[in-house]
Amino acid sequence: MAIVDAHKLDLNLLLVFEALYLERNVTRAGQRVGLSQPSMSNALVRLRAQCGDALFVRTPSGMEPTPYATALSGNVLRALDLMRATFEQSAAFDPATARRTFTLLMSDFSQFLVLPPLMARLKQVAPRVRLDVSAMDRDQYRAALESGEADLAVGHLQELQSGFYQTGLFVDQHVCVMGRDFRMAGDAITMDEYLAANHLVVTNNKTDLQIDRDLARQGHRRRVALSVPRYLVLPPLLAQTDFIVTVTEAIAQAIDDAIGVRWCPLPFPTPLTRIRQFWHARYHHDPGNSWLRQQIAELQIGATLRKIGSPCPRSEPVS
DNA sequence: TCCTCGATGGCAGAGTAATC
DNA sequence: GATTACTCTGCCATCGAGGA
Repeated sequence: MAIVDAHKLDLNLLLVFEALYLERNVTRAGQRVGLSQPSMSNALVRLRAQCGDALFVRTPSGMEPTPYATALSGNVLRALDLMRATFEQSAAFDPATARRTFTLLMSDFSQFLVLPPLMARLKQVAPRVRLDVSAMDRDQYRAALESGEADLAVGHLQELQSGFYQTGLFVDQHVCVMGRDFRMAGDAITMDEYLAANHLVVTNNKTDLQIDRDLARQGHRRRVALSVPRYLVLPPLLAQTDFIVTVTEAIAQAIDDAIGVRWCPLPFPTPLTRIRQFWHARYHHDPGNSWLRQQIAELQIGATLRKIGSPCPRSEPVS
């Protein structure tokens, strides 16, 4: 048995192998791949020479595979199926039948807002499509999108503002959410009350860092009592403390819905949070990626959020 | 003996590398 | 870029083995 040289292997011969394995007849196998019987026979000769094995031998019941051909058959047939699926996938994307897995990069804030309506939509229109949401650090997003490790990134990702295609999804503004034990004089928090409060900070939210810088420029400094990496822990903490936390309105509304809290505008202006989806140029014309982007763009996310643009926002390459 | 079906020889066309 | 020689592949016609 010869060792098959992959560089010299004619991949068309794998189709010949597959047809012979399935038909057990040279003439019918030829019809299956569009060759005449002599051409099929000739192809079998070449295949035998490359494999160093007869592969199929004539018997009263047809062309039976040798033990070596039987051993090869599983991997060869799987490889051909994989190739067909690969090229069918790149040629078109049918959400109703697609089995593709998309990898998304999202903060837990974006997951909180986007995943519930997105999964409800996928369940209806693309039941076999799977999403993997990566937990990698934000400073790794750029490399993951460039390498193809991830399909899309969603969020307020200023580090991806250049070099990627993007569409805006919605904008949100920051508000102040008060813990149940927090006391203030009026309905809206004053600057003095804000600075005197015990602050709860989500370190994953880079806007918090911006707020600290803005306050410092005005000669102020807030008192951070606790910093946490994720939003998940906010509701139980706010339910039992007098902490206040600065988050977007959508998060405030969600916390209010969960445990019932007060929230109000900040006593100073902050920039709007613009949630966008980002993708690399390599996926710009990919039918599957394009379809997923459209699904996300069409989502109705949160009652308090302002949608950006039309249901199908125009993508913008940014250099 | 006949029929079926894989194998083989000869030929043509297409593709590729080498040469000018 | 054009020409030439070589290689590869497929087709037609035919052969030959094996089964009924």
